[in-house]
Amino acid sequence: MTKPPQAGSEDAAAASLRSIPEASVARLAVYLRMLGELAEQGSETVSSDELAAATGVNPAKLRKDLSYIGSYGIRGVGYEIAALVRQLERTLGLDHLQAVALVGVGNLGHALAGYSGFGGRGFPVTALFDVDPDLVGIHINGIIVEHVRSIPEICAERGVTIGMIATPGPAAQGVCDLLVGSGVRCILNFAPVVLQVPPEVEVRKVDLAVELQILAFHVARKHLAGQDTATLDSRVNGHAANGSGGMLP
Amino acid sequence: MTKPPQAGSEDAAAASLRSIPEASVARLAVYLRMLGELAEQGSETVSSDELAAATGVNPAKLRKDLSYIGSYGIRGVGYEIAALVRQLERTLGLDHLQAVALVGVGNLGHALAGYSGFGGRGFPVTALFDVDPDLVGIHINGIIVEHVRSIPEICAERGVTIGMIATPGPAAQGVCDLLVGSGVRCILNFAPVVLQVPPEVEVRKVDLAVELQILAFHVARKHLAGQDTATLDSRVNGHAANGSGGMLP
DNA sequence: GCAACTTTGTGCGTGCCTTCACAAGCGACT
DNA sequence: AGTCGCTTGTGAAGGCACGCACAAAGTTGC
Repeated sequence: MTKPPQAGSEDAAAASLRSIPEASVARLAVYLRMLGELAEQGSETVSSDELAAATGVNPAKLRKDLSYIGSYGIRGVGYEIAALVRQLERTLGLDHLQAVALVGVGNLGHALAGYSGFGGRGFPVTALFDVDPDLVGIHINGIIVEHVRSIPEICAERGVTIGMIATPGPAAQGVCDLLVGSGVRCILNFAPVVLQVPPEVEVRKVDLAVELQILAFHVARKHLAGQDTATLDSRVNGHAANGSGGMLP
Repeated sequence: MTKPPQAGSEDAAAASLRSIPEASVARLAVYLRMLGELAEQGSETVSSDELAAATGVNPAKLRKDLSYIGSYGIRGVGYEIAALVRQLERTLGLDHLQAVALVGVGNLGHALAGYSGFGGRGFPVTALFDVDPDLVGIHINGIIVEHVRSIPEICAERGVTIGMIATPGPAAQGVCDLLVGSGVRCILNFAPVVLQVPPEVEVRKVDLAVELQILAFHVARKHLAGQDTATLDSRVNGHAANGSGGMLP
């Protein structure tokens, strides 16, 4: 159905990589985590209904999402968890480690550097950078903080593929340029600015203040609505998770 | 155009509160921040083109977003920044402070508690909770960490409207139930679980591991694509920011 | 006071994503 | 071996959001 008529797809994974809707990719990551938990609990298979209920999505949507990466379900039974996990990991590029560089070891940056969920999930934080002389040289989780000016050499040396920017807003664009210049093509940006990047670079933004403001909007709406809350909600709702996840302090 | 035929809208703000697309709400918060910066630089007005360029969105989309909250632009001139900021703040519910409770003062929680961007933007962190006896009782930014079991009284007492959950995954649902039981109707969830809540409660999820996995997918895609990167990118791109923002460590 | 320019506000076409609903397929039970 | 029940995979429809392009409206200059 989504099979492109061109190119004699040499590989299921390769075929899947083209044209998976971005929204689906975000959910695939959520499915993957839930599948991991199910596997730990000893389950061998899951039905789309079970997995959908556990992850809070529509069962049909889940099946369509999984269909983008190929047919790994057994009709009448469900999905074999182990096989599905393996395929999801391949699709999401988790079959080889992705070295992550983190720039900005301040308040949030420190928390990110110490977050065990990254390394455990295939994202070893491999390099730390800052400009503050008091921070450069210290060790966090066994990694030494380097000066931002060393980004090019160190990123190249350690094969960094993903950059995280947790600097103050004004510094972010400069840092971003350095990362891009070092060959980093994917960036997770926590700074409250819109980064300018060449088209081949993918930027995702996590903006905590904006998240709170969105919630504040809903507070205001619920307040205004008064007792009519339920009616209004059922009209405006329809999504809650935006896809991002896993902070175990 | 978007004027609902029912209800004799008593108020512009009230009218705007119904049926603003969620995607627009997220962008309104971004516009608001950028307008704040422009105001600091001494600007009095902005055109939609300028503001759109600064925030990385399509000018038409920006105008449509702003049209949801009313007509505050002057044709031939642009938008008067001060008036627009005021109206945006009203719409987003920032005209009165929103007391925020933060549960889980571990790695990330600590960083969030110390993040100055919240209080400065109308979101004073008013209460901190944890279960760890080593943490209960300590002060962070002048706020004492209370035990999770005190959530009901303290939230009621301090008028908490927004809850942030930064606990380990397994603890999140229990904490969520406590918050909801205390009257909190909006929750920002950093724990890697899907929270079950009654329909009148709004949950937004920030999942850092998922963000990285989405980026990893793009790394894999770019790798697979080889030199064809540019072509592929222009086909698959179309959004980069997901709307969230403001971490100044 | 008029004309030309600038910028907003929005109707409309387009494409993506979601959701429903159902046929095809697989296992279990008899 | 056949039938029944369950679950996947997907065609098709609906809804939402995006972006274009243009008319309305206001300003500036003469």
